[in-house]
Amino acid sequence: MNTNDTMEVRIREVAQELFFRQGYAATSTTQIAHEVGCTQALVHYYYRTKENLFRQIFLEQIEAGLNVIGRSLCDNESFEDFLRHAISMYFDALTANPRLPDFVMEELVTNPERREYLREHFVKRPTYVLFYVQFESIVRREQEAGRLARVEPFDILMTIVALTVFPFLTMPMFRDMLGKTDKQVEEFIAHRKQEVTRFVLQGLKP
Amino acid sequence: MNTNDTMEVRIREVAQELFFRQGYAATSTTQIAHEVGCTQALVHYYYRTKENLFRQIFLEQIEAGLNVIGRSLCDNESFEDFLRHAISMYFDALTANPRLPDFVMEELVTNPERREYLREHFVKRPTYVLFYVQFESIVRREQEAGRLARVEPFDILMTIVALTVFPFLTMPMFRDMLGKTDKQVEEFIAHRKQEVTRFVLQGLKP
DNA sequence: GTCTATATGCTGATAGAC
DNA sequence: GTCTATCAGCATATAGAC
Repeated sequence: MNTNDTMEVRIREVAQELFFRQGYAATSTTQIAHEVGCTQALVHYYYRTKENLFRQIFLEQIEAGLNVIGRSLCDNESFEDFLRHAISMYFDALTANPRLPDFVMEELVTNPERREYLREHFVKRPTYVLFYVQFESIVRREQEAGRLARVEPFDILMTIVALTVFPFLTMPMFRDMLGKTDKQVEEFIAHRKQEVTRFVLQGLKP
Repeated sequence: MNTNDTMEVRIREVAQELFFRQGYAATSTTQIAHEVGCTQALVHYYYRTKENLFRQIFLEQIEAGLNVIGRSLCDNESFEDFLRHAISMYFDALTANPRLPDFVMEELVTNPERREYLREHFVKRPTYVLFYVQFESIVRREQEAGRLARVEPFDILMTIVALTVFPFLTMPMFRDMLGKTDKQVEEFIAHRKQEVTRFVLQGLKP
């Protein structure tokens, strides 16, 4: 939230923070304007509607998230190294943007139209279809070679994503309800990264 | 949503369904009344405030969810059987109430006061403190005996919960964005139950 | 580009008739 | 117990001055 930014940018930054924290429905353009230090009319001047402002932020975040997954697939190493590398990348990306999972999940779950929109604009993209096809063929190859348990590729993916995303999803509860400091949360995440890696590798042994 | 129920009950049932689907902020007492087929005044007659109506539903659901976890701990079997049994129970409980994880998480994440409230009224209860102490001692005992990998008890818990809850959290996306039918989702959940069990057991081998 | 002013509608909540 | 009527407040969005 750099004060040197243009109003247009500052509004988007503040809006993102509020949408992340409170969700779409609980955030008003009035509140956004107030935190920016401008009038509510200005928010609508730049983004016309609240939904429109939201959508820009939402898509940008989804894009960034999917890019991380896309970039995690490199074939030029052993499968074990790939897994280590991928899990590490996911943890690092989420550490840099810890609220992303909550934000995306909440808005996707409560709003069917957003799912439909995403289906059209992302899921069908060749990039992501290709990603899965490649991943699948690598898994099959490893299984043929007897280096990997006979598990469905989709299961592997879901297991990794679940274990990676979950600590970030539950971070606020972990902090407030179990009374942890920010530093303790940070340490726990680092610890989890190691443990998830160990667990996945062990769980995928033939 | 039995039509023979009293209005008081029907309002709570409809409210629950709407809170589950849309979240607290996006649901209005007017909408609840409309779906019940009564006036909005009646909703306030029985529950006084929207927050109050919500809280009753919320606490009831949390209580039910925690009870499942509490009941999953029985010491009179092998640890492997306990794990199988617990994971099976969690999957079954969530299958009967698939929206619970989304609902609880979303409302806890976006509302710090609810976390504070839960901390006071649930986390501190002897039942749950005791649960964890017992679980911990069982884990340590198994580790001493060399039957279990040297993993922190909390990690085991988090891994199981993450893997169990995640398919239910992402069910709407799985269905709409990957274009799955309800039947396919159901089959996938059943499949996941097996796979998670296998994975956890394998991952916890010494 | 940023403001003030305002339209219009919906919200949660209450008062009072029946 | 259920309704109608109504309140104040805040929401999104727009028009128009500067």
